[in-house]
Amino acid sequence: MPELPEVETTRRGLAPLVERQRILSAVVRHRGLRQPVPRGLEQRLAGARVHALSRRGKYLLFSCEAANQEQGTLLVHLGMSGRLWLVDTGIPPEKHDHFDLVIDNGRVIRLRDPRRFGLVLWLKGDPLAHPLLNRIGPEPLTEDFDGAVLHRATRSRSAAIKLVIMDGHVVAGVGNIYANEALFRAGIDPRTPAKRVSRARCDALAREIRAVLGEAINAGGSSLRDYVGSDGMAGNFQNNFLVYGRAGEPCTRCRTVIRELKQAQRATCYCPHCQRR
DNA sequence: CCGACAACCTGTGAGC
DNA sequence: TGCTCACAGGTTGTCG
Repeated sequence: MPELPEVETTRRGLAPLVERQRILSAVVRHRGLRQPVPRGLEQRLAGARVHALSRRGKYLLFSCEAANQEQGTLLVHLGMSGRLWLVDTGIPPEKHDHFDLVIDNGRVIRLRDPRRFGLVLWLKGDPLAHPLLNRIGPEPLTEDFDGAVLHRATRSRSAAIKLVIMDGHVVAGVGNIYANEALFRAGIDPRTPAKRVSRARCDALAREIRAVLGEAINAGGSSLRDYVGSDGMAGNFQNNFLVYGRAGEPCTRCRTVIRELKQAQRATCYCPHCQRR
């Protein structure tokens, strides 16, 4: 479900509801996520106060002070099918509702994740030092990321540029949809060996990655299948996709038929006329 | 260090 | 209608 814009939309929706709130309790119904939900997490969270809700790549970080004054972070990742949203207390959990945070303004933050590729962990101390976070690449929407950074990071990479921009160690949070979209907008063939993408084209690609992610956030994310944001409202950026899911349709720019191929078992959609090596 | 590939898991839709 | 198969927004680990 979620790439960076959907995670950021979730963060923006939940932050005003959870920041400075006390957690009354936490409920774990299924510990079998990408990593097991740690034993004792419920005790850690009961009575904790949430200072802030932030994001690193596609990870959500609830900075907490536990009831015993210990500083820690509730780390949540939504995987492929996860969704985190607010429900009223009393709404019964459904089949794939694996985790609840009961907050003291009378509502519940609920994680639903059918495929269970998501993650719920408790990190002590500095969360950014944790192995899951300390090697993530620059945030694409901050000044840490630009064409120069992308150019430098790709010089040793012979793999296809699409795979390299989807590598979270190169740049954080670019998933399959927005990789396809950014490459189309930058006019780059997704199969181009990354090291052969010129500096000028790295500038264009970095610019388009930032632009498409920003536009998607402004649209409230993309709603595929049943995805809706934390407020229950669907985002609508999926209506703005130019190549993703459009194989067989004419290119919006040149009317050439959009093609689809597989890269690393993931669908790549591109315009053979507008996108060149 | 790099790249290719499998693995984790469930739901859905297409095709027969 | 019901079955089987391919595929879906992500990330990590292993192996060569």
